[in-house]
Amino acid sequence: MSNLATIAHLIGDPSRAAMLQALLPGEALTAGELARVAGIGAAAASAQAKALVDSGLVSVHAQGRHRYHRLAGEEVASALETLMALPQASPRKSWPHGEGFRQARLCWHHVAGRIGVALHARMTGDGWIEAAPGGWVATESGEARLAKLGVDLAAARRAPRFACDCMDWSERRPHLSGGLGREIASMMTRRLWLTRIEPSATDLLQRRRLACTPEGARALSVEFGIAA
Amino acid sequence: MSNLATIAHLIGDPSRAAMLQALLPGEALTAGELARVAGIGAAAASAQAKALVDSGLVSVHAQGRHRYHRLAGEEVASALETLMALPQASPRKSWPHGEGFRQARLCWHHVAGRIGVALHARMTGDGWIEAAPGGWVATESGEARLAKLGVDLAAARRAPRFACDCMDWSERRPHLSGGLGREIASMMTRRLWLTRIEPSATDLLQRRRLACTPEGARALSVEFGIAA
DNA sequence: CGGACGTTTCGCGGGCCTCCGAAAGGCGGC
DNA sequence: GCCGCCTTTCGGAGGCCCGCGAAACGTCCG
Repeated sequence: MSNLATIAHLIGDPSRAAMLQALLPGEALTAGELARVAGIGAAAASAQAKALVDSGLVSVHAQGRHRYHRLAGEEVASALETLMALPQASPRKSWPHGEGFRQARLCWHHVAGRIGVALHARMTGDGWIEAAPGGWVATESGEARLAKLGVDLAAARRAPRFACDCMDWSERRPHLSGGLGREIASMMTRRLWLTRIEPSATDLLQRRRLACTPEGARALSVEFGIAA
Repeated sequence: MSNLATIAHLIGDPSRAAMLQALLPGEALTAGELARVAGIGAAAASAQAKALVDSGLVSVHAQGRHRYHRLAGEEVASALETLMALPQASPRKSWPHGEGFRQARLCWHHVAGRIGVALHARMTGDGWIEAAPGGWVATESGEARLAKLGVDLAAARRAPRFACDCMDWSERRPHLSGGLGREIASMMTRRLWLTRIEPSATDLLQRRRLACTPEGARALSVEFGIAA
């Protein structure tokens, strides 16, 4: 079987797809948590998680009696977002997860949604970053502005990739990914521009949601010219 | 079932995956050709093609007693390439389709593979194109150079998107997509820098292959500084 | 008009694979 | 050391869905 079919078949099962979506923010979940988000028993969840790990989509880290699962890397998160952006089957049923979900959410460790793509557009259009082979590099003025905002550029550079594009599922335009994307998201949550929604037990997808605080809206407007 | 699982399940069937891969170059195939490519009977192929059409991944155009199927759009081709770039299951079995496949091939209507990503790197790095919201625009000098090479910029601008990134499956870096990508590929095949491999009946994937001619290698080196 | 071809619909058989319940293995806490 | 929690393994049942063959529909051609 071709690689394409193998991978897609793995993602195509509802239980495994739910697990993968729950892992999209980039954090690790235990086998039990995966079972709950998929709505299946622990036994079945264990088998499905093993399939995901064997395929290389998910990595696992044993710690005590827990086993923590996370997406194997940024490319996996990116590929999942891309898949979700494909033409929806049947008559366009608005946005199944609500408007807030579309405004801002985590993807791997960076900001996605309207705010994420607006950031990307501003940073490329206003000369914060510029194209380089394999992604983006910060311009001189961009570095200064980022540092002034409290973005840890040294940490961003330690990532496998400094900055590259990740297709945004809901907006169908790229948002910023890579180490820089992660550090920007980290800065924004640290400064309480964006806050995470407390995950409700029922809706696993809300786990990814980010809310924009009033200060955040002000800061995004002042610093980036973005109307949140 | 979530949208993610629905779409992935569709791609995850070996027969449908084979059909989609055969459609990747961007051209249309009849239902019978899809059946042959997938290695199944006409009846089964018809049902599978219908599923792909219903989901919106593939569009169909009836003409006489043939029904021509093609990918619904550039995003679909892009998503498929992205999926194929994911970590392979099991020990990295080199490149299943051969080195030539990795050098140059068609994706939607543009050039992918080593030559495709090298083009992207050169054009972004040497100022042929520059970042803009939602993709790339040609710089003034880039326009002049492209026009001189015989690239139809007016046709490129008529496309829904002028230029944007498409993740390259084999190279794991972006290559150029959109109207500009299509026109560049068109120019290169028209000037016989790249030629299509005659599709053999047995290996459906070879349908996508492009070969670089001696003149092509010279031209790529002179015009873009690419060692093909 | 009749036959050939491409395509689709129908009904059926069969296989893959997904889930569950029970039980066993590891690890931590008391 | 015993018990409880998290996780995995095992065996079995059920269902989804994929492919085939036969037949019907539409189109092209002689």
